[in-house]
Amino acid sequence: MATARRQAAADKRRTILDAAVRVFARQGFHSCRVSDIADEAGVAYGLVYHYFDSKDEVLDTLFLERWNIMVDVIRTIDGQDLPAREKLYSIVSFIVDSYRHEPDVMKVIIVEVTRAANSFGQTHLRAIDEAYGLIAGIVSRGQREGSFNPDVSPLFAAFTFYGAIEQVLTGWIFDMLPQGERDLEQAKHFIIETICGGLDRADSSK
Amino acid sequence: MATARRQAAADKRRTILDAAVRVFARQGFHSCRVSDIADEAGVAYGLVYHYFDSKDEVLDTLFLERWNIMVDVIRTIDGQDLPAREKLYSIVSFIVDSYRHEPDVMKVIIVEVTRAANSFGQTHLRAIDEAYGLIAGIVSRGQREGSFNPDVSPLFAAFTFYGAIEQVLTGWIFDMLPQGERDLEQAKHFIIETICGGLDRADSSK
DNA sequence: AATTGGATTGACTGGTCAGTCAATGAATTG
DNA sequence: CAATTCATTGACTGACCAGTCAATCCAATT
Repeated sequence: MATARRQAAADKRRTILDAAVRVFARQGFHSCRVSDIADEAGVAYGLVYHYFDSKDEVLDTLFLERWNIMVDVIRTIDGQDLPAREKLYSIVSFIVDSYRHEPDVMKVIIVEVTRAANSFGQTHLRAIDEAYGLIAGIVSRGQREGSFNPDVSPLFAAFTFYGAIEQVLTGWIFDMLPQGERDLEQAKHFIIETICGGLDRADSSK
Repeated sequence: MATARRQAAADKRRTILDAAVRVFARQGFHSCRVSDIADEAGVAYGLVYHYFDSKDEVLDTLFLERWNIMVDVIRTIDGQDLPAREKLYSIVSFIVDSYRHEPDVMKVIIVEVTRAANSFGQTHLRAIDEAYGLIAGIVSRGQREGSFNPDVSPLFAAFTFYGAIEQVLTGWIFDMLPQGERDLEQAKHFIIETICGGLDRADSSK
């Protein structure tokens, strides 16, 4: 079999995807040309169309690749025998670490897909909804176990929780929030402390 | 003076802006043509350019018009003598009601500007940041008064809070969350209960 | 009723870019 | 060492659309 060639081909595809991440992160999906991706990848224009049917498909691929990883992680966390609060912490932690290690990928996913629910989000609404469903499930189970407030709708809580995370990432992406090593680590706790512990600290509590 | 004419002119400008809201909400800013706006407004193509320098300026105008109102409202709420938690409730309430009364406007602002921090958001980062600053101030004061947990960074809390709101609106905009009258009203409480009260309801608390 | 100046019209232009395609290159096979 | 297959190239095209502009309209003014 043409193993060596197959390998080389797979590498090129990867090269193009990686270049696309950088270009999308730098210029945004809409205001970059396909030729920018090709140039960044050091590859001829036409080759992008050899591996992908369209510019959109490049972004779709990048998104799904990543989103599926995240959904799997959430599923795994959900399967563990942990208090609901710790499950949520693990999720925040995973997402923040993803940003730490690959900020460009996260930027593209959030800015160009997740938050662009108009264009691409629409296509991926089902995938996005899946993640919300899983988180809602965690909240719901936390309520049944008695560790979470049963008066809050689990689905709304899931939106609140994920929205909080996404907004903090957005704050980092656009340099509105400090993002030193320490800030990233603390942010995990701030988010969980806010969502789970709550901001209130009036007399009655601990 | 040419009062009647001035008035007519102002009306036309308004007509165009209102039409633009509908078109942007329906098709999205990027995938609509200027002619779509003109058609929707029942006006000739060129007239759009009589009142606005560019397609971008139409969106900028819509955004600023609305965002400034919101910032003013937040400022007013902040000026009142209320517990921090109630200030936050008033803010959620105002935003949810804005969505209730003018969903298209909110959709455009959130989807096309606020969450599109790449393109338009960039232009309006300062305006957006202002709102975060005000909310952070409310949290900060709540901490100094002892009603809020002092261990959470006010700015991060502001992002968490606003992110939660925006995500819930996004959920409504894309039909991922139920949006009956009752749901809108409850959502205000869910958000505040989550952010201020916290999800935790383990033994120790009330 | 002539004049003025802003409102209004819509055909047209110029630039941009996604996607096509025919040609070329290079590894594999028989 | 053909023949085959698929990777790779980049010039080209066709569609699209923001923004321009010369012409027309019309209320107000003189």
